[in-house]
This record gives sequence, structure tokens and C-alpha cells, in this order.
Amino acid sequence: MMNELFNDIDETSKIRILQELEAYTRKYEKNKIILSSVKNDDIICILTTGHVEIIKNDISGNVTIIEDIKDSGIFGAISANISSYDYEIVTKEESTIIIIELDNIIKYINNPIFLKNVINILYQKIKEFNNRIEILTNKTIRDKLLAYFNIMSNNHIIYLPFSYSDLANYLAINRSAMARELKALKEEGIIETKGKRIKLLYYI
Amino acid sequence: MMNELFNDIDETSKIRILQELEAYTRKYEKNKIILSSVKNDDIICILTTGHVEIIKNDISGNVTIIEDIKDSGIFGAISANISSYDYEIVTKEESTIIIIELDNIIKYINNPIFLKNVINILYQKIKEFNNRIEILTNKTIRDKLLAYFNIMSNNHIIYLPFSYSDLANYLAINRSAMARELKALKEEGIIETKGKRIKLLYYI
DNA sequence: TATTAATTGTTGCAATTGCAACATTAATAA
DNA sequence: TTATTAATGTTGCAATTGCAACAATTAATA
Repeated sequence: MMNELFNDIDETSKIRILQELEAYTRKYEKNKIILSSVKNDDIICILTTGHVEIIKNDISGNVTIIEDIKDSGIFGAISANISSYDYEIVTKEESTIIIIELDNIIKYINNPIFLKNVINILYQKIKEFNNRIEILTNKTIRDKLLAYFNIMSNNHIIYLPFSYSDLANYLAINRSAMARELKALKEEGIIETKGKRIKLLYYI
Repeated sequence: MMNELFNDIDETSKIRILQELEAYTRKYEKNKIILSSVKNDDIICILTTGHVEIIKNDISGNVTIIEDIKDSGIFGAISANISSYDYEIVTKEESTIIIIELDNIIKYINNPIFLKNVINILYQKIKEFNNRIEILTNKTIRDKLLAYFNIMSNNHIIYLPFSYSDLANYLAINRSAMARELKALKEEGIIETKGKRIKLLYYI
């Protein structure tokens, strides 16, 4: 399944749309760096299969995970504003990506079902970003962790989608300071962990 | 002008679309709190005139500006995930807001021009959020400030869209610690300020 | 204009966090 | 399996930040 983008669209229409969009699909091996090709502001990249991360490297060597994308997530619209940072899109597994220019959608596509699928995908992305901002606007490490756990939890259980080390990058905090805080949360009986499975014991 | 939403759409179509959407327009006085009515996950609020802020109050009394919206900005899709926070949408000036349910767009609207306008608006929002995340993922106050200045600058000049006090909330940092850092940036000749006008002297 | 309210500037101190270094454990590849 | 690499746990210390309290300035309103 290619993902939401072609929901309720028959194969013939799909092929025509892809032609009109001049969309191209690319396949990348694991741990490959996808570079400037996706640094354009006005493209939408759709991950068909695999797992990618968008990484920011700053001058001091700090690494931050800007996004972690799996399943049929989308990315793109990457800030081209700050030239002093170095962005990398890295495949964590073999991945297939469809790259679509927003302009081509606007110019050539009139299929309302397709347009609505795009709206749904973009709206979903906005919700994700809302959550991320929600988390990042907490001041302390503890509050960031708890916000993350609350947002990610299902029945008070969280399965980390990546390593603890990546979690620290994702929350833009120091890894060892995070480990220190996780330990405190455990000792205070607020969470329980077993590998990447975290259980929230106290919640409001 | 109502904003991008009805770009290139004639008045007749516009009225029909608004009916089909069951969209309603609301007018709010300055400094009014717009409450749970917009706490729904799946609405799009479009600010037609005025200025609103989305504020988060946590249990400890900390205030964070989640979003600051002017002109014809959009908001909505507010995280309903965290019940322990209290969100407020506050008008900073008299404001007019159109509230649209996403479901109604998906169900009833087939006008491709309108759908594309929605796509453009959502895409714009994603770019804004990308910038915000970009800023917030910096670890130090200095780096957050510089990222903010770089993103907001035009010819190395920034006009703050709100007070310094609000800036601190927006960056999720302590106001006086921010003032301390701004002072240091001035002393080091990295910025110059004159009220809400900030000039970037060093940039990479 | 006078009065009140809001914003900004400043500082010491305590708390939090980042950093570095290293030990331990887990995961991956040869 | 064994070797190698990556991830996690732990800690002291220095740097940064938050907090509180108050002064000074600016803006808003009667």
C-alpha cells in the first residue's frame, strides 16, 4: 500500500496523477544520507517504506533529531532559513520516498479526492508538530519527558520508537542529564521501564 | 479581504462553500478568552482580522505562548492529549475568526480551487512550525535567540512582533535569564537593539 | 496630565543542566 | 562464538538557567 495519498483513487487515475506531478520515487539503502535534493522549501516527501530521520548538526557538533519518520509519514518544507546549520536526511532502514513539488499539485491536479488526501496528510502533520512544540515548550527535562510520555502513551504504556539516546536528541536535552532524570522518575514511582517499554504510574 | 482561503473564488461560490461548510464566523473583543469551543482536534480556525495568542498554563503557574497569530493566520488542531494543561486562546485585539470543521471540507467540498487554497494554508503552517521547532531544539538561550533572530530577520533587521516578555514565553525560557543573555549579546557586539528593533551584526 | 498598570533591567542565589569521562551492558557483524 | 561497535548507566564539576525580588522605565487609561 502506497499510503494515504492515493486512498480511494483507482490505479488508472493514480498513474495519471503521478505523471502530471512529475513525481519521482527513489529508493535508498540503509544509513544513506539524502542530501540537498530535499532541502527545497516547497516539496513534499512521502516515505513509502522504511524509516528516515532528519538530523541537524550545528557548528559545535551538537546533533538534534528534527524529525523521525516511519510508516507513511511525510517530511519536507525544511527550513532553508538558517544557512549555518547542516541538515541531513538519513535513512535508518532501506527506504522508498516519493518526492512531489507543491507547485505541481497546485498547477496540474484537480482531482478532489487526491487534493483531500493531501489535506488530510498535511493536517496530520500539523497535529504532530503541535505535539512536538507542546513537548519542547516545557522548561525542565522532567516536564519534557512527562509531556512526551503523555502524548505517546496508550493506556499509560509507551513504546519508544527509537533509542534513549535518540530520545534525548529529539527532546533537545543532554543524554546523561536525561538518564539522571529518568532514574529519579523511577525512584519516585512515577514511571517503570523495561527496555523501551515505559509505563506511566502517575498521571494527572 | 477574507484571506487566502477564498483566493480566486467568486463571491457566489464563496457563499455556497461557506454554507456547505457550515462555517461560522465569530467576533471577539480585545483580551477575551476563547475557550473550549476551539479545543477540538479537528477544526481549522482562520483569523480574519485581529490578533490572538494560544497560551498554555501549567500547574506550577508557568505561562507559555504556544502560538502568536496575526493577519490571516490559522490555528486549531490543538493538542487535546494533555489534560493536565489549561489552554487559552486569547484575543490581543478585537478579532474575527472563521471556524471550519475539517470533516466538512472532506465531506462536502469538491471545488479544486478551494481545496488548493486549503493546501497552501496548511503548507504554510507546516513551514511556520518547522521554524518554531528549529528554534526550540536549540539547547541554550543564546542559540534560541540567535535562531529566532535569523529566522525572523529581513536584511539582518528584526522587528519583534510582541513584547520581550512574550518573546521569553514564546522561546520557553525565563525572562530575566533572556534579558541577561540579550545584554551579553549586545556587549559582545553581536546585536544592537532599539526598542523592538533588533539588528544582527554578526551572522554566519 | 496624573495615576495606574505593564514592561523591562538588574542581581544574588539555588537548582538544573550540560559536559566529560568512564564502566557496563546490549546489539551487530565477522 | 568472538570481536567490534553502539547504547546505556553513573558521577563530579562547571556552566547555565530559573527564580525571586526590586528598581527603573514605558505604556495605558482615567
